[in-house]
Amino acid sequence: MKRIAESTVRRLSIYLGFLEKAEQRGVLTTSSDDLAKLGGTTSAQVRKDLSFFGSFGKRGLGYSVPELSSHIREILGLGRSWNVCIVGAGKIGSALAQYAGFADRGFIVTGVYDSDRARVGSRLAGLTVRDTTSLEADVAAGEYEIVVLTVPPGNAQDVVDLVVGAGAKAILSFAPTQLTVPADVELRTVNMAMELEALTFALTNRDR
Amino acid sequence: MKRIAESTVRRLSIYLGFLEKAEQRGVLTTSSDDLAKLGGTTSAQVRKDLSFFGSFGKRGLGYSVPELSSHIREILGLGRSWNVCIVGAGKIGSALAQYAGFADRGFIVTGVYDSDRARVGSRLAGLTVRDTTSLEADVAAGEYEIVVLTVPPGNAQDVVDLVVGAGAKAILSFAPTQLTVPADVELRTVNMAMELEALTFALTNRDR
DNA sequence: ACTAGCTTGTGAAGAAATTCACAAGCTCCC
DNA sequence: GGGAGCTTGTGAATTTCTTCACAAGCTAGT
Repeated sequence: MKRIAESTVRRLSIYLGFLEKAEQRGVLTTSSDDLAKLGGTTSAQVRKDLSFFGSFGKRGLGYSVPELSSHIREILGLGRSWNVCIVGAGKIGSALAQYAGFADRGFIVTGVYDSDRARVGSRLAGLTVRDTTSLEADVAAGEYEIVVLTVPPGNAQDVVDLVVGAGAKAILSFAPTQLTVPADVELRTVNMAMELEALTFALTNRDR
Repeated sequence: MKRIAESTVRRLSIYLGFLEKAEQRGVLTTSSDDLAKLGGTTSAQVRKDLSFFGSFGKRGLGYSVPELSSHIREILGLGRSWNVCIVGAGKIGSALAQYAGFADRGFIVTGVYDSDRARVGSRLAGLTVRDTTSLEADVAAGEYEIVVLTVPPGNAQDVVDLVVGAGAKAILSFAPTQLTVPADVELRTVNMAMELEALTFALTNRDR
């Protein structure tokens, strides 16, 4: 199968968001044009994105909302639930642990870790914060499919190396630092300063 | 001037991160190859990225770390400080308000808003949480250059419309919903579910 | 059963981003 | 002063992504 562009995957997530909203409202049918308008793209792009994975519509009619929704969920790997652990029980880690939006899409936080003795043992979102020293064994035991990192930038690479060594294959980092992982590990980084910088760049270079 | 690709801006942020680290360590000189290796790209890409804005290196020698660093800061609009307000003093909003990483790059949180009476008036990161009813006037008065949104998805578009109406030109949203703004307003959205979905997509479609 | 009116799916064209490859230019050393 | 050894800056080639444009296919109405 052809390599799928990252931008395609991002758009699929966006389409899915609309489909789920439409589903709740009881809408039965939609078109590539609807999805395009809502998602800020073109209908050709929508159809091309979907065409990489199959053909889900009916010509002349459009797409069945529940069908397409279910197909995209399957494509994105949301046909099952995923166990997530959060490493770093600071401000952002705590906020994420309590964030309800994850569960909606099948992401279940089943572990929270911190290396600060003061936090270990405390309760967070129905879980007891564990010591980071037990993280390696828990990852190796296959307790989690995804590791979310909310540790200070100085520790981030160490934690990455630890969990990768234990067999982790997917990491989402909120640490504002560039991390390296082997090629067979998926890493995504959310860097808030970087997002703000994209804004200031645009503001500063607005009219060129 | 030619339109600059978003990917170029993102890479400039990454280069800047390394340059600042190098600066702290007292490194005086670097090369496109160094920057490429650290940032996971190629030296040609680094040079091409920089070439859009000028020519900052010396052939045979490389780049002066402090010089290049300062040039990139200028390009990204970081040569000044920016006033930021946070709308939504929930878990994520509070975490961001207290996040030190912003100040390092010249982003100063000078206002926090919430529409929940219970939160209005409380203290957060040295600021008093204000009522969202005063947000429109404060934005119109030019108090903020950037609005950060950490409100529930249902309210996000309303707040966007409000601040855009008041003249806001740059918005960073953490609400997991697609938002629309006029063409002259910069909007970026950080959607954590979407990041996780990119991971599960990769995990699910790993070996095709 | 046929026509009118949609919307999909997809090769082909076009645009954009990345990589290649090399001349230009700087420094050091003899 | 001139050659050796680097690294930059940048057109050109290549690859990747998006848009175009239209045949294929479905439905409803007559």
